[in-house]
Amino acid sequence: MEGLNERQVEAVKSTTGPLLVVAGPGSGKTLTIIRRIAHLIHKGVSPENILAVTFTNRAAREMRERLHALLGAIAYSVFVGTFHLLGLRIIRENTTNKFVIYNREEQADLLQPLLHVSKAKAMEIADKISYIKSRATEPSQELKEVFEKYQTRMTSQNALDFDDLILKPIQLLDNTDLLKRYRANFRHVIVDEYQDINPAQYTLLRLLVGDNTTICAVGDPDQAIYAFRGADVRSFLSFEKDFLGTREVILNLNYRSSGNILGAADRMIHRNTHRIDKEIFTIKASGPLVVVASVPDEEAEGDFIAHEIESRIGGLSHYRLLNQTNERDIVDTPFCFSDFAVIFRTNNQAKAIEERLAETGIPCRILGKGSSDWGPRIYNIASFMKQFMNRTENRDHLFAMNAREFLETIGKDLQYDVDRVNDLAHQMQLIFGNEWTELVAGDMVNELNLLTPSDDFDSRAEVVTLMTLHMAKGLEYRVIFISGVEDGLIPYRTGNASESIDEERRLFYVGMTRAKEELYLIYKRRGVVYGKKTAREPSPFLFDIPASYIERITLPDRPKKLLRKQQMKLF
DNA sequence: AATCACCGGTTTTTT
DNA sequence: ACCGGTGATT
Repeated sequence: MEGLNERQVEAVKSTTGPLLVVAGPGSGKTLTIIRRIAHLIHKGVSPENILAVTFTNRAAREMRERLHALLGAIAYSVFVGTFHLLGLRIIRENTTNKFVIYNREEQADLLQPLLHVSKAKAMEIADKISYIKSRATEPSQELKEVFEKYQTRMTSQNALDFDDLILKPIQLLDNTDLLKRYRANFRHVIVDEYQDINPAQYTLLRLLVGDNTTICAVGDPDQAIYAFRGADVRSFLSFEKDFLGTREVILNLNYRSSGNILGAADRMIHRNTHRIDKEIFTIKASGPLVVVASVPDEEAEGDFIAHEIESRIGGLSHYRLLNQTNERDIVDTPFCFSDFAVIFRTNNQAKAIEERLAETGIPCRILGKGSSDWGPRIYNIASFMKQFMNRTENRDHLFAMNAREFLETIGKDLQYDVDRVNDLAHQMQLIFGNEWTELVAGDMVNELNLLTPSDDFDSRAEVVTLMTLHMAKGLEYRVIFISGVEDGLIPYRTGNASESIDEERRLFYVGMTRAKEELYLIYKRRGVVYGKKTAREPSPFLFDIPASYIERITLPDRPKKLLRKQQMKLF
């Protein structure tokens, strides 16, 4: 129990009944899960009897790596994977039929000729179908016909979509013997990011958890930001009713953010209704105030960010230089570009910022849509595979390889890092069992749709990262700039009904709590919306942060030359 | 096969 | 304002 705080120890040791761990941002959530698994194994639990599920490949991989670092090879016997990987394994173990897995694009390709609509429209409908399936509900009257056509088509093509990887196992487990087998196997179940579970996944989980299963759910309802794609935070909130005899542990000690940042975020999120009320504390010193900056327009915003980054690069912490304080917790290491991230609500905000940074000579990259296969390295195995397959002379050769040879080829050809190839091998093992090396590569190619996360990126790259608030979840940076903290953007408003202020507030909370040392909240007084220049108001969420946490900076309207001067005056 | 004018849409996105 | 897709023209 070394290096764990009291609450974490409690979460690690409570292995008898159901356990709900409410884990605030930066509270050592993953550490706690890893140590819980290690604890179970030390107590004599066989690693095969442990199931740890996450929602993203990124999270699963991090967990596998850390578990391996702690336990060595035995870690590979624990099932650590996404819900979809688990579903795939259950399907694999219980059906002999061949099938392919369609991604969103392939779903849209199937829908398009069926409906005679544009690709974009088909994608939209694919999203809707996915939403219906993930909520495990019936399609509405208007969608019913389309939905049924789609299902028929998928069946005839022996295709499963991502949601089927959850729904199909639910059907399969409607079999007492089979259910017994799985329950006997997965005796200890841990679910990470439980606030993001959707009803279909919840149903699968309920099936797997029997009377003798210990279930441990870890998450933070304040970071539930995926309702729009079917996640339902109510599963988290009703956990204690769902699993009788639940013990609840709150991890509220934050190891990430300095005091002012955490205080500001905490007070802000307290305005939400229907919360599990928890106070959070940081072990760090109060640090610099949160900077709330009012800037005239888009260009000024980019320039401001560029300037703030520039002034820290190659020097000591700006805060220390200016204030000559000696707070122990303010890390006394020079900044590098990868210490900074700029985050925003919508992707279209990225371009303007990127331009201004590039102009100042600050290297940056935009994370998200399509960025995974940028650059000299190919990050996406699926796209690599497709290219490889298209070189016809390789095709037969590749199909005939066994799995091990196949992965080795990718090692070489992709200059993939060894860790990644090993991890991929491990995932194969999770799906196919220990005989996976005997498999022929041709059989694995669709599984690969599942194993290729778009969130796969090199975090060590020496650049400033630009991304959406959604993408930022689970990451941390020394300095965070949140751009466009404006009404209409944060919270985002479309005018149609489905929007939730609470969810938008949580999104802002996620953004704020990414910062370790410094946080900038920037709003423009004038912005461009659908090509029209309009006056903008600061986000109403800013008014929920007590003034004592904030330092306000106002950059005047042009001329731009005043910018820097004015800024200096303010310090 | 490539080019271009037009049109519609314009939030977030993992698997 | 601008992007991406579409369908017509070269």
